[in-house]
Amino acid sequence: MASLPSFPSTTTFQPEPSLLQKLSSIASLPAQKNASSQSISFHRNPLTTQLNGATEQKRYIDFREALSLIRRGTKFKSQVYHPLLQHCIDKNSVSEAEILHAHMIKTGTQEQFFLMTALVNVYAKCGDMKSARKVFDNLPRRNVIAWTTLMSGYVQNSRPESAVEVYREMLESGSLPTGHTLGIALNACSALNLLDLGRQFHAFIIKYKIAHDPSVGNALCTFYSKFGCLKSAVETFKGIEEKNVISWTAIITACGDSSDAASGLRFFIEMLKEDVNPNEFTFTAVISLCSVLLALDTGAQVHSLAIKLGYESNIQIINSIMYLYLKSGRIDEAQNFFNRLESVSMVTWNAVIAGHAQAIDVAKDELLAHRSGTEALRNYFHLNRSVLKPDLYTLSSIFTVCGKILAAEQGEQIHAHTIKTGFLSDVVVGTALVNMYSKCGSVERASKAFLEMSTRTMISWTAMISSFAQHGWSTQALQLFEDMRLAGVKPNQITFVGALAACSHARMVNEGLRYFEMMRKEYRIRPLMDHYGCMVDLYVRLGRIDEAFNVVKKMDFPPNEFIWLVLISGCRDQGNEEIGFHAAQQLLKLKPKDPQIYSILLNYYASAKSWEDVSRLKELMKEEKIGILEDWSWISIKDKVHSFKTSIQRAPGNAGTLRLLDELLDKARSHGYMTHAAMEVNNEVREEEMEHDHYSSASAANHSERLAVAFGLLNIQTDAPIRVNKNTRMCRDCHSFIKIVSSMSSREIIVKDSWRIHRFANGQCSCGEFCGLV
DNA sequence: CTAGGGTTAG
Repeated sequence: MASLPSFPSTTTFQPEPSLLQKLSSIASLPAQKNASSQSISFHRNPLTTQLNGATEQKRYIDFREALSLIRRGTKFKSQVYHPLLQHCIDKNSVSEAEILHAHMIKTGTQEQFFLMTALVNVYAKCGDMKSARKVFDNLPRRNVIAWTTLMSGYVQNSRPESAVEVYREMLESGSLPTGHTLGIALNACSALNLLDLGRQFHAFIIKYKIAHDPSVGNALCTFYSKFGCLKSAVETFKGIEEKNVISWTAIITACGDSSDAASGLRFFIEMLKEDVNPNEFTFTAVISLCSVLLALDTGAQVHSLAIKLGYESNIQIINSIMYLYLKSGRIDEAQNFFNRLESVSMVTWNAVIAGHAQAIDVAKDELLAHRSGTEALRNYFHLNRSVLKPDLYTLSSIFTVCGKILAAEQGEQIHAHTIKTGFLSDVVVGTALVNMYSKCGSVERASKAFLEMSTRTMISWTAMISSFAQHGWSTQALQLFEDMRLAGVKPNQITFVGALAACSHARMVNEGLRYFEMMRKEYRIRPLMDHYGCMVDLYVRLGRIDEAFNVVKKMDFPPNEFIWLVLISGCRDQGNEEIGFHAAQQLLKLKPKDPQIYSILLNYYASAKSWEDVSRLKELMKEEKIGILEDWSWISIKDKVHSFKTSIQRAPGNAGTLRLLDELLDKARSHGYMTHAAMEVNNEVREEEMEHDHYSSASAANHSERLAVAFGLLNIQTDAPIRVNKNTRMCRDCHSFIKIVSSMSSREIIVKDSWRIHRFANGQCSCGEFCGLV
């Protein structure tokens, strides 16, 4: 989802001590032998004991042993069939089911009603609803169980409307539903997004007072949470008389779906206190809550509990724990889990790719972030060459990745290969594509992708509005905002960030105020950090620093670093030292350990010629042992990444690039380009500033992005844009310089710095003449 | 001896 400007906020979950105690006391129990339900039912089963099979592998051999008997036409006792049928479900094998089916017919077993019902189930579970229906239609009689089996098959095979139809048939034939039937019916309603029909089933459930029955209550609980009513889900859960592990898993999942992951964890604790053993479903759900909360420690404890309970090699659990580690930025640990997997499924690939996409956001610096993104791409191409193929989850993740790391070439390539798959008609994939083009600097392609979408959600509209706003197409952004409202789609807080950003970019103060009020009054959205940020930005762009500061004073929570930075930038332009120095102090208080903040503040104080502050900051840096942030830029050309660092710029291999850079600088000067230092600092203090050379604008000529841009000019074909990534914020000098370079060379230059994207063309930048550069 | 409720990825 696009947010603009990006004011990240993360909440971390702090587990209560009692929780940890409970978890660790359970985790320290002696390890149990594998407790998966499969092996238990296996040992109880007469045939499996008889055929001496204990693992998946051996059961497969069992089926082959049975095959010879089948060929001889030996008549089986009915209980012999059940493990064989189960085998077909486990292997998802229609062909083996057909062999059994033929054998049943040959030996006259099809007269056995229960077995044929089981066969309906087998075909349904293997995805062959045609055969399932055929067997059902040939049943000698029909009871509610048979009807329910058929309904369940349709729901599981994404045909909920047929399930509802079967329910009607059942009533007409005179059978009455049981709790199981109603549970499936409710699932069908969720899948069809039919709240009203669900309510009818609900009324039925109330009338017969069966919500306390776990098979009804569990389904009802899930039904409510799918329709966004966690409260009712919790009430239903509380009313279930004999809560089983499924009930607990249902309520934990419901909390996660309703973005109340912390409550989900509390239910998990309660479940442990009630001595209900979680199973593999519960563990995957709980670990996924931990990834939402970025609670790695808690997740690791839950995982160790899972291991104690015998789920060490459960693939689903490993998938979710791997995702948690990736999302927490612990790539090496995640890799270890990946290596331990025996078989890799689509879920695994998608967890790996989505996990790396998340790791980009938590990476300590831009270079690590870029590495995660590259790793996601590597996995994507690996998957593409394997027997499995990317699906809609993979695609939405990979487009997100391309946008985050400015991998426009790969993104376009993947887009082109995806067109024929039909996945682009998925609304999430389409929205991801809009975001990708937007973040890669092409608002035109983003807009094209948006128009090509067959359906749009509020998130799609928001992505496009934010995209227009980000690129300075304010009129289009606001027009689209109005179109969205006309289409009856309700904007959320992020949509308003887009609208307000458009206003601030175009310096439309009345419009900005109007949307701010509309958001509060009409949509009852409480202004958040980003909304205030836009308003501050708006006044700052107009040079009305006092009013910008008034916005800050009116906020009912402390401003973040982005707001102070915008204010400082404006104060630098307006020479407002009273507010500027105050903002600088607040910024330092807020981020006392951030090396980039120091270099920005040193730059600011130097521009204001406040040398005492400069010395004070440098002392502070020594005391706090804060180093100088390494300034990197990189550019990828044909899958190869070329990186540049300010301090090693004079490396011998760069001679040609450096020559071009010198030429450009000379030419720019003749076009009137001047460093800000040259404009602001008079000759007497100039020398003193040189002493602070590393932080000041005086050294901007060496900044890494200039070298990367020059390298791009030499090595990228003339009709393609030059895309540069940078790990810190651009300074004003480089911003002005690249603007001029874009017009001198008639090239489009896109620079993604650690704050936002700048698209330079014809001597202009998409961020506007002002963009919080200090 | 036949059905069911819960799971991971965007």
